[in-house]
Amino acid sequence: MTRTPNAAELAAWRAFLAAHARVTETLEKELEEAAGLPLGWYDVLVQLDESEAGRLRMHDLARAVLLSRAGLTRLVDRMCAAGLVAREACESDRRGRFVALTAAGREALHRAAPAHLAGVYEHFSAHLSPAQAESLRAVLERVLAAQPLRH
Amino acid sequence: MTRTPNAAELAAWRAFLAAHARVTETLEKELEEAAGLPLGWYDVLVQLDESEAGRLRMHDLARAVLLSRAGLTRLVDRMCAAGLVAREACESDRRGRFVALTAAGREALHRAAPAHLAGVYEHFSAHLSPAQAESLRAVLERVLAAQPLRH
DNA sequence: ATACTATAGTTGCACTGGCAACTATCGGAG
DNA sequence: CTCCGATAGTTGCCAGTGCAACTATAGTAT
Repeated sequence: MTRTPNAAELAAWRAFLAAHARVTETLEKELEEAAGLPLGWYDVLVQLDESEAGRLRMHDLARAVLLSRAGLTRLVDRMCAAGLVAREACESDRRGRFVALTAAGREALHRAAPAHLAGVYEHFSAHLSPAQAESLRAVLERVLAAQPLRH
Repeated sequence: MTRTPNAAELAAWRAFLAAHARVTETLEKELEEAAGLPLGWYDVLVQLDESEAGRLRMHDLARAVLLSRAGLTRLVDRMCAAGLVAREACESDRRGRFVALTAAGREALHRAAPAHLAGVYEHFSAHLSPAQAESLRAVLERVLAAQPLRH
């Protein structure tokens, strides 16, 4: 028989949900206002910028940005149209496509990043002591690692 | 000049985003499968069940479930159609409407709750020591309290 | 080589959610 | 009492997302 959360655990869970909703909402609006960039676009730019060659396969990118592959296809469509990324053929596997950062994409990221990171600090990190940040990371990575794999 | 997150703080933030996405995704699917109930519906049922009279004004309910009032109108439409809640007139303020739990709604909640709470335990609480749960709650409530008020 | 199964990515469709505009009502100022 | 700004809720419209179905290609067994 599995346990259910006790009062303290349930309160933590609810705070987790509420904090996530509010903080992402705030950051989304700030980023939109400061750089005209939705949070999902920023996330894609970051993932590409951090990758080896500045490009990733759709499948890997979808995993990284927590979006279904269908959703990512549309997101990349929009970002291609905006000139921030470009699709490239994959020679070694002709089913695949790369999504690559363009110069404009890299520039948009570098323009948006300082304000966004300042927002992450102000609305999130500022409320954590160094020990709490480390504890939070450890706990949440444990939670994450325990999730059932998708597909 | 505002700070930006250091490496540990950024890792905590990313773990926060990823853990939220994965855990809610898992719980959503489990609840849907076990009770045919989207997470948003469950949340509405819980809020109403915990309220004084088993009913709330749209405005208050919208705040509680982290949804815009427009979004809530549609959600309540669907739940009314399903018979889980009913709209009631508000005598003291004729602009307002109450949303009230029906018998079917209360029953759906009580049928869904055990499995859902077990899921919250399994996918979230189980990975927290009592001290960590308490620390997490405190930190996240502090983060939450610091958010700019909406409207 | 052939066939069979698995995987990468895209598309049709339906659903959900937000914004802005709208109606109805409230509450205070003159 | 009347007007006027504020508030509650709904609706039109549109953007974003997932699921399932589809096409194309890869990998594997015979």
